[in-house]
Amino acid sequence: MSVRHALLALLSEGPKYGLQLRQEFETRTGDVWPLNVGQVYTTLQRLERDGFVASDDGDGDDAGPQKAFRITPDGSDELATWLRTPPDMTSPPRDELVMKVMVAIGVPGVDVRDVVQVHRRYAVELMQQWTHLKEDAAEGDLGFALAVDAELFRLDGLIRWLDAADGRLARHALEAPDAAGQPAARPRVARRIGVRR
Amino acid sequence: MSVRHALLALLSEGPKYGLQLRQEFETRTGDVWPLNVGQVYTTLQRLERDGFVASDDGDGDDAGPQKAFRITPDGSDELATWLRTPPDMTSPPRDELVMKVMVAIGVPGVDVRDVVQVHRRYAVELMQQWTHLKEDAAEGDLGFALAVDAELFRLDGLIRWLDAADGRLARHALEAPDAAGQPAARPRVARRIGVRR
DNA sequence: CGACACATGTAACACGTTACATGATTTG
DNA sequence: CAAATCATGTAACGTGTTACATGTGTCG
Repeated sequence: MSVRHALLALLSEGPKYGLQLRQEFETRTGDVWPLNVGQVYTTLQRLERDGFVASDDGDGDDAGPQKAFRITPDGSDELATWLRTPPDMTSPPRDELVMKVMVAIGVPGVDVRDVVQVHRRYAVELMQQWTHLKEDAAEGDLGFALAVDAELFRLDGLIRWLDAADGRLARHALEAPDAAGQPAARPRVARRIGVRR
Repeated sequence: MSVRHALLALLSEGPKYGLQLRQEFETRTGDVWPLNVGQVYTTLQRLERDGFVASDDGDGDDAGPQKAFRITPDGSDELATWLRTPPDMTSPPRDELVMKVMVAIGVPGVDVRDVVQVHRRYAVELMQQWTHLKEDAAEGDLGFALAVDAELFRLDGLIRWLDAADGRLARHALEAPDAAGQPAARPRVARRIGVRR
């Protein structure tokens, strides 16, 4: 649901064609998020099918081989709604790293805290690299700056979580030296977050 | 690539059948990440096709309608590798919220900083709700504690990014009061991170 | 028996990725 | 002209979601 609306946003500035959309998307995001072309075309097809964009149907006896798309009023509405609607977070995203640590807890022959440390080192290394890239970068590139900031904050949060998890695991190992620590069969009630929208 | 390996991890503790895997996955993650059953079966099929699990082919004249799966040596290797291999982060994940702010910058009739504030309020509200849930929760539930921690750190990072982005946007508006702020056609070189693996 | 939960699947779709095929235009 | 680049697609696959179909076992 992400690229779809990003394309709508780019089209809201005026008609564009396929490759141009890919190119502008990557420029906007500081060339940090590559976007494959195939997806652009299939997404445009679905957007057209849903009435959010319309195409010039190219080759109108003039102009090049480019097929321009423009946003429709329905598309503008959809875009405006998307921009001010927070993503659904009734249940948090399944982060791969978090999941890895959680399921590793039960795997025989694996020390979970080792797993935590391996990933912590990796995250620290990544943060350093992004920081260097950021320092070397041009000043005025807003998209790049925002993208790198996002990654740095994300990695920082990840590292903090890994540290907190390590602490919990240490305490947990003390409280239940073996015992496999079953939490006494809590009633299985799905935990959800509800937010006024 | 997430659920696939999580199922392998659960199977490494012993043979299990479909619904049981779903149930244990949700228990392990504190009932915070629902997992739909259909995916369990299709994923198990692919795992079997790839030689990572083998099935008892159920209905062996005894036992119930349950079809037990067990992990193979290949599956154990795959699992061990996955647990100590950090996810590929050569290009950071396309976060929906980050993307929303970036593309909103060019959309006519939309104040980007409004968009930022809308999402900031939402994130704060979510943090409060998760914090309450955490306080009310049982002590010994490690999976739930880890999952909630992860979400809290993630939201915290998101909020910090939104604040940083708001600052950047404010400064940017001053430097280029209008001007559409093109950063002077930087050479398009894809920015990548390379990490020793 | 009939209703309900348990258990296993399948179908259809959205989205994302990689790879390939096909023209048109530019350029050496 | 030949090769490279631009531009538009399509095919196959993985992953995830929702919804439906089909048995089986238990319990009132």
